[in-house]
Amino acid sequence: MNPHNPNQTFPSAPPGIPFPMLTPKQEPRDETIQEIQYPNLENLPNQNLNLNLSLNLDFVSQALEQPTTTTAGAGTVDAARMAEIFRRSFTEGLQRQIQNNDAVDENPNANARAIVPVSASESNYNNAPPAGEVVNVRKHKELVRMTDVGLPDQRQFRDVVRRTRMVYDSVRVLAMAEEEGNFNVRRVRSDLKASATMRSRGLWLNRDKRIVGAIPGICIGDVFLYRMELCVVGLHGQPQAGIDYLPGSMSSNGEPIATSVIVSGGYEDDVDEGDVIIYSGHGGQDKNSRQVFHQKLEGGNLAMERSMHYGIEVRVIRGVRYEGTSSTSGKVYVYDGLYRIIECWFDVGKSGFGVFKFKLWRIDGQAKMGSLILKEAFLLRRDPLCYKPMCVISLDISKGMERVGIRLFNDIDRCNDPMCFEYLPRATFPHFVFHESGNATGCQCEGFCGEGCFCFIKNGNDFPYSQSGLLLKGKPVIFECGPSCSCPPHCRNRVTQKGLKHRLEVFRSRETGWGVRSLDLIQAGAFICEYTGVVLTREQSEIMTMSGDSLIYPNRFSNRWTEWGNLSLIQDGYVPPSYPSIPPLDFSLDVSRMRNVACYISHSSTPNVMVQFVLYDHNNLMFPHIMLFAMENIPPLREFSLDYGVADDELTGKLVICN
DNA sequence: GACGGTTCAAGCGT
DNA sequence: CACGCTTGAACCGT
Repeated sequence: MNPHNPNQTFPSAPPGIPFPMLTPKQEPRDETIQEIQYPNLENLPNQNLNLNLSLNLDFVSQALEQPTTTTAGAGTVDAARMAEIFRRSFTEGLQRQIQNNDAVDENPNANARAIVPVSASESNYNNAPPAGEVVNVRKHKELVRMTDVGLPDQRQFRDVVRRTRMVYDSVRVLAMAEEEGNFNVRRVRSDLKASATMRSRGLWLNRDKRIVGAIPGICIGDVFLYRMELCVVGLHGQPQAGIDYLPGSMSSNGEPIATSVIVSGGYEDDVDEGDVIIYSGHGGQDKNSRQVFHQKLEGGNLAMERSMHYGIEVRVIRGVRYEGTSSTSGKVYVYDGLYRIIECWFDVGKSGFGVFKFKLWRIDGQAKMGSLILKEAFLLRRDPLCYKPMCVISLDISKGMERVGIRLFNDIDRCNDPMCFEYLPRATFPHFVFHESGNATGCQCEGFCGEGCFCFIKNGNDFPYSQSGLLLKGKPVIFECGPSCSCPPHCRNRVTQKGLKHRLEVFRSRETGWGVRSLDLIQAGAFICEYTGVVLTREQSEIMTMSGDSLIYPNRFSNRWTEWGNLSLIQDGYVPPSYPSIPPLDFSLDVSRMRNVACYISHSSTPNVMVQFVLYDHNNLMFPHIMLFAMENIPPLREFSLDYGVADDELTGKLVICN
């Protein structure tokens, strides 16, 4: 539990699993039929621009010494010509700037002029416009680098980013839910719809300034399910293109500057070794992503070269295949931190066409790469004992009581406390709860629950979950279909009662004592687990408190559900639906003897997990189940955190409960 | 089901 | 302002 870490906690994911070496396929070239089309070199400008371009011609010739040269056939490549192509591409880019009357500055310190450092207080990052106002729809041109972001600001930024992503997800999931009835119509792209809605409301982040370097509030390892989401938070501004940059026409010295790149393996000549990337420039491809032309040093390619020249770092986002993402095409985007471009050359790609290549080095001293953590989690899912098997105390502390096993992992000390408790997969309520709640009334639906369903009406004429089981809107309490309903077990209104879906792990951490994380990526809005224990009435609680046992008070959890699915920023005059008020909860959970995985979750005031009360097996509003949902996409192996609603100085007491 | 092709996208730079 | 470009995503057919 670390209340001073705004970014939740970065659990120490197991180190030492080597990053897979993704070497390019070494296919033998057929040198005799290689045909290379050259751009027309006749119109090369003859005047010597004499710009001292700091062209490193060494790597040009190095590239040319590769076995791309052939000795036979019509397409003989010679080094001089390739160098000429390179030089030509380069001068074209510069000439364009000269025509624009932009000064070409050769002082590498121009970096200092091109980029204005901005401190957190100067940024108007926090000023969300009032609902309905359309503002700042286009990107701004000023290039800045965020500096001196203090801890309170970081926490603030993190919160703004989290809320923004929550709105994005809410709108997206609701858009998807609206479309569910239409089978004949082509489905609306919910990812695009959500971003468009937010853009028209001025809810995209970081559009007043173009940020080079880290984006405040976004941590290395954060996972995004859609390209558009990257645009919404300002991490990468291009919906499709891989290089985002400030165009020369807008920069202060007339030169384009790259800000971020997405590495997703779309170019055959890319090489990704984790800390070192050989990134291909863009262009030269046909509609089927085949390389059919030479690339030119313009647009993003030129921006990359200029960024290298000035030593300006770029953000790297990796597109990674991820099995099991329900709604997406099986790809997620992970922010992997800042890289420096250290080399740039013009090479002949596998296709035989000229390709710009950029060598990127990851800057030292950053948090562990998100894509590496994804890889490790993948290996752990495949073989739970593949890393430090001696530290795996148990493969399932629930001893088969949950649908999936819960690992217990400790590579810090010899403590194995979680083994000493009886595992309780569901909260146990006093018997009177079931009797005093009147007749448990269920719905009469057959096959599936639809509009007329009684449970649907009880939830305020809403289904609480999307078709894929994501929480749509936080409510004081949610009514799931239960044992007295006639609908089948696979009914969409039965989510939490089915129990755990993700492979969780209780792990030992130096910062938080025990913590909980998942081996799976958990989507925002997904159910995680119940917070169980033995339910005690107030009278029983008072007695137990005197005997010094560990009690959890459900009414203390902060009401984060109010934020989830709240569309007040999107819909003009949006009023949160008026829910039937529920009486203040007056019970406690005794976790001193029987507990489940939930009580090892750490506290944070910027949590990634929230509480939603749910009823299904009885109708007593005073005693709902305490269900935990993901408030954001939680990457694998990142520690869960929950706002216990305690002041920081009470934390020591909270730690006692969890340890 | 895994693919590859097709279609419809959206923002941005020019 | 319209157009062209782009390492998307859903859908359809094989």
